[in-house]
Amino acid sequence: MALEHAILVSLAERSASGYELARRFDASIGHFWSATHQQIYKVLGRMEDAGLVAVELIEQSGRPDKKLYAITEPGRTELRRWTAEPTPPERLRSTFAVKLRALPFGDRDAIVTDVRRQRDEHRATLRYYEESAARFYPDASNIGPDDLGGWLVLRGGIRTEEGAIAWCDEILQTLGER
Amino acid sequence: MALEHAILVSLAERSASGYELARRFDASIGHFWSATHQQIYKVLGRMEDAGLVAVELIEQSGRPDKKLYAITEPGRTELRRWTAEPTPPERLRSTFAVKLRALPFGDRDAIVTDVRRQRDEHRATLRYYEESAARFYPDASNIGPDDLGGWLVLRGGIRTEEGAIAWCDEILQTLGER
DNA sequence: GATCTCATGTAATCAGTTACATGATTTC
DNA sequence: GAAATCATGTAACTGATTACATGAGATC
Repeated sequence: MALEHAILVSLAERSASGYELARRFDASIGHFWSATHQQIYKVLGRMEDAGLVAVELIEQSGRPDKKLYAITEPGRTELRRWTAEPTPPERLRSTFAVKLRALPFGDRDAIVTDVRRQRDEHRATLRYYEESAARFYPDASNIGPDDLGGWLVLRGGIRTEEGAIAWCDEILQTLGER
Repeated sequence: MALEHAILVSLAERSASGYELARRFDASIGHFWSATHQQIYKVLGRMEDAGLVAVELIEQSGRPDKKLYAITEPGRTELRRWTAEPTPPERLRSTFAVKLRALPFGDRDAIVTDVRRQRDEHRATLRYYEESAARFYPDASNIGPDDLGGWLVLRGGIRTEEGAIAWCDEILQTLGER
């Protein structure tokens, strides 16, 4: 289960409450591993029982107490152990590809419109990634060792979006539309 | 739920038993939408109740009777309706990206080994796609209308694998390994 | 004799989504 | 006055995986 490990990575980068984690999963980390707050709370509870994370209760007035989660030594050990495991083959699920394959049985005009919309979204995501890269890693030729992971993931995101846009262009060209 | 629609597409292409569908989901269709036989049998039952598919029972000796499923008129209508819906944004889940991000907290050598293994797998998949393209679509400049969907999906698969390989190369280069 | 293919499923469990719930504080 | 932010969760449900079960015929 990679959600646990995604949480461990995020907490290793910086301790956080469940709420803050949920917001991270709406943004940076969420671009390659999404999760809702309900799920995060559930898993955090399980991880606390397992001793992978520790909680510090921070009392607040006017709102529920905040639970600040931090990775523990066993958590770091588990994270390290997990990174040494070979990554199992990812089985991707692409609704878009299913729909494309349905082309001979579907509504061609609607699909073309959808491909254009899809391309627009990929363009927006690409722009966002490029801005993130410029903001967080201004000197791309000299990335510090602690930033290497984040940088390489961002590079992967940029490549993925560029590839998706090029694919959409090819589809539109093949279907004779611009 | 796209599994239902993936099954509808597959049955629109050619009627099949649950077993045959399961094998298709191990191969061609499964490259972009995976499913096990247990899941397929379950969903097929539900789809039959909903009238999207019809069953013809074929008696056999020495093995269980075969149930040959075919798409029905309501099934075709539903498939057509679904293709006209805008595709919801796909939230990807990449264990590999999580692991990369864990680089500063993990076992660097093991991760490098894993990236190389990952690259090998993508190379093998790419080779497989290219062979499929050569076998099923020998004249790439002239694809028939019924083959357009399958061809474009295959093109997407090839692009995805090429992109993944290039990303792996970049990672290895950045980490100073070949 | 062992393993693979054909052919169907059930049961238990785990992961993930959607809906519901509360309530103060800050911003528009 | 409405909506967003902070902060926690529970409950019901759906989707997907893993394990178990059966049994004949074909191939190694």
